[in-house]
Amino acid sequence: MGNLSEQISETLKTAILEQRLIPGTKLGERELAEIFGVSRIVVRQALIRLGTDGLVTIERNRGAFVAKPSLQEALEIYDTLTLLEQGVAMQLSERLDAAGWDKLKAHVALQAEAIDRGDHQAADELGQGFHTMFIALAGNRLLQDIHAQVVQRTFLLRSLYTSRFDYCNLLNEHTKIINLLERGRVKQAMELIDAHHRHVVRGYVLDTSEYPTVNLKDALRPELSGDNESQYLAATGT
Amino acid sequence: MGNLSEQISETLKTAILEQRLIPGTKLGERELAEIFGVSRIVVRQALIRLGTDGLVTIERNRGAFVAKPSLQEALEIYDTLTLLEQGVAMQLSERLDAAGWDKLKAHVALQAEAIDRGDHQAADELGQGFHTMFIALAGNRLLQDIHAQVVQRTFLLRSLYTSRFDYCNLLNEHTKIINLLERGRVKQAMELIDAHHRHVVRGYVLDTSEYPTVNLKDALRPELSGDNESQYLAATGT
DNA sequence: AAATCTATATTGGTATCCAATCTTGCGCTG
DNA sequence: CAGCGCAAGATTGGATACCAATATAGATTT
Repeated sequence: MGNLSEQISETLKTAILEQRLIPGTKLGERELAEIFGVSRIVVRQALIRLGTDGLVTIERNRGAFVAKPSLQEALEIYDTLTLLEQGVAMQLSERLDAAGWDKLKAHVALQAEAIDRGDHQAADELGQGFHTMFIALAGNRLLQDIHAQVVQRTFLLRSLYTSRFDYCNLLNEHTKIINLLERGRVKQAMELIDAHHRHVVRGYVLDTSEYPTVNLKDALRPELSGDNESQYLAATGT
Repeated sequence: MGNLSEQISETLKTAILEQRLIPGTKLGERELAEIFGVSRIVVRQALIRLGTDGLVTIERNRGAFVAKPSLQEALEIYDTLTLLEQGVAMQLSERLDAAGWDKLKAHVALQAEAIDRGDHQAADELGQGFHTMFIALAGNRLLQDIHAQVVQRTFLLRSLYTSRFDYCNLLNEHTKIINLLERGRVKQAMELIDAHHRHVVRGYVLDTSEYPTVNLKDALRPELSGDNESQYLAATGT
């Protein structure tokens, strides 16, 4: 049985990324401890982990809350994402072999299929996956981890701003980027990457409506039936 | 009295960055708890914080150790640093105003003075500071934080590989980068940034000698006001 | 000398307690 | 009736003591 506090931080992270826990939600130690059937200290350690990841903000003597990036921070997130992917684009245009390009093309093809099937969710995930794969091809683990962290924060924005994507358009841009890079037209590709992210940002419309305070136990139910069921049952028994 | 575990993680971080705690050093919970005069739990929380920062590696049931990056990881660190600074270089060449360029030039001048004085340490710190200021001028807090984290890891490398810098040369390169960017010669500047970091890496010579296991209390003595642990609280918090 | 077994130390975690601080709600005052 | 202040309750931050699991090291055996 591995690191309990890490397991719990992962569980919470998944819940946040899947938007079952929305920004601003209070993450009370005692409440989470009861829900997971562990001691408060393990929960606190998990929250500290999420805090350094930027998914949770911890206020002294007030507790932990799901992070709620400002519009300024949202722009910074996409600006950083652009910078990272532009940099990788430069590297790939010089170094990537045919197999690499094929891998990217195959991924785009998969997403195209999903769109044809009308599978909205799969198309979304594959769209995200494209960027991940793109970075991974650079072969720099540290860079990959950093990129993943920044991507995680974009999920916080999805709850704050209602997204209205045009998947076909985004997919088209992915294809264009590949083609431009493969032919060595780096500058155009980088501009397209920039435009691509701006496109995503424009897809976000500020949602002014107040979010209801979600019930933690309900939000975390999917996780608990999976790997923490004994603790969960014990918690409900009280 | 602020977050005790954060205070301690900062203290440890400083000690690591100043190479009083060298890579591979075991950071025993009980020992640190006694040294700082706190409970084991706060120490563990501090170690978790450093773990997510990459300055400490935690092995299950074995404990925490000052991180010891492999040569591969060392290359990745500098590769990432290059990518970040190249990206910022592109942004600055388009957006930075005269005041910004002046600020950079003034900083380089300061470093030149330090070199003239023969103040090795100040020159070193100012050299690092140049890169930090460079990133800060992009005005992206997230990017700045990410850069800072990567820079921190380079300090681990300094203990592992003996450095043999040529400060004048590095300083010269800083000046050149500024001039190139100000005149809009982005591509040349980016190549110079790449070369600059490779220059630093070449300055590192693998040091095969074994490091002695340092005594934790001795390594942390500068942070503590006296022999007794209880004085840590008096010295730091009010 | 090599391998195995045992003893001890360390980590991961729980339960309980306490101080400090934040929140809430009540009552008092103008 | 509105606004203020203060006390009660809740929550966090931390300490202490204790236990289980695991790793290290030392002792024993072959």
